[in-house]
Amino acid sequence: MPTSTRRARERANTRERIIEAALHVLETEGIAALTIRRIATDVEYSAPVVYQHFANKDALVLELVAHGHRLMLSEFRQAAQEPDTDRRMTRIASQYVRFAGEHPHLFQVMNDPMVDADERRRVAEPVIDVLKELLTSWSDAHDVVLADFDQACEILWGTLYGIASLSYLGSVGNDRARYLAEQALRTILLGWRTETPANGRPASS
Amino acid sequence: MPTSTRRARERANTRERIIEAALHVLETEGIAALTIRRIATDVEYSAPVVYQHFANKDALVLELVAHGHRLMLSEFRQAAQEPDTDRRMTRIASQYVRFAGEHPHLFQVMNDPMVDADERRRVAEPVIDVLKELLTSWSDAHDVVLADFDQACEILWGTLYGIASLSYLGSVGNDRARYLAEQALRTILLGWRTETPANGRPASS
DNA sequence: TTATAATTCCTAACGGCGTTAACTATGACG
DNA sequence: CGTCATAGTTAACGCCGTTAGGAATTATAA
Repeated sequence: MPTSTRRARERANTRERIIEAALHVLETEGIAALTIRRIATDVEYSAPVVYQHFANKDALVLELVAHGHRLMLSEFRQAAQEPDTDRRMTRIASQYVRFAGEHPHLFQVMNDPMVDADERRRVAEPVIDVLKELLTSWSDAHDVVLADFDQACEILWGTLYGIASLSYLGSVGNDRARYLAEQALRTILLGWRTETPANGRPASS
Repeated sequence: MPTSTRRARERANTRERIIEAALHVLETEGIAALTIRRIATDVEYSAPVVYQHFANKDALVLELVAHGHRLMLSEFRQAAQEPDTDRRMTRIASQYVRFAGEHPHLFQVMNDPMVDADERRRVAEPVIDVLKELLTSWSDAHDVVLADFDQACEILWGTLYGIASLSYLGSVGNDRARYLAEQALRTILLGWRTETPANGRPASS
């Protein structure tokens, strides 16, 4: 076994430790404490070492954003196991807001305008895909034909973010925001069912 | 006329010039360029002078946030002149998103988690009050009795913010976001009309 | 084994940030 | 005219992200 593989393994390991340290600082002390020097201290290195693993701070933060979306994705998948299509939607809404409440600083960087818009869209894609799947199965279950599916998804996604923001910006408590999100989702879905030209369930069913 | 009043007037004047300079830097070059030294240079003073008018940078930024909400309020009042109650609501939605698109950096600081939550809520109150008035007149016009009025307002406010954020975070263009906001509002209002126990218009009308 | 090459890691430093201290003028008031 | 407050300055402190340069360690080749 060549030593180069071990070296690469060690490199990858330190890189991972840096990410974990950064994540820990962010979640426990907030974005203001997330400095290169602080992270380096926590992994027992000097600051410049960080730059052997990340081009700059933004690149490191992007890793945290990606991690946050993976975490959110796993919680979404869990909530998506709810069999009832309607409850599944409200549970996703509740889960989204809960995530923002349980990981406020992570949620903050996940939606920080400072991180590149393209990158943010890229890492958020899998989570949005889950939302798309859920909306698809919901509309199928209710024989609702959405005029514009992507538009409907964007509305849901934006609404969830907005109501979660009410919580993490301090306008309302997280419990209330969860309830708001559920109600908002219910109302929107009801609206979509209503505006569909009242076609009674087709004969095939 | 004592000289002290002139001095006070001069003080107030430079204070105002500082705010205007800060606003100009923010709107034209973004939040990264908004530094004390830069603002001081623009008003042709040295940096410490700023601290004779504001306790710290946060206090100055708060003035910008307040200004932003005043501006938004005036645009809201304008949109609120629309006579049709339903169109009035969608116009508010569209106007909110348009504001975010036309003043992206201002919109950013207005919803910056770094500014104190209480202060932010305080300066945003008048704008939300307009939304409340509009929702009241809408529900009156349609004989809709909202189960929880404040909750309905919070949902609308959160939804508007969320969809506007889709635009300023780069997920969708501003034109599309405006359309999304209108559609979202229409759908929510339709949902509220629908879920109201279908009481035909009472005899009094 | 030893000379050479590569890699790792550190200290020191740069420029910029928010902010404060200490000092110098300038203009008002007894 | 002397005194005193006030406005304004420069210099500095301790942070920040980031880079340069060198020392020490480790791998490779003769």
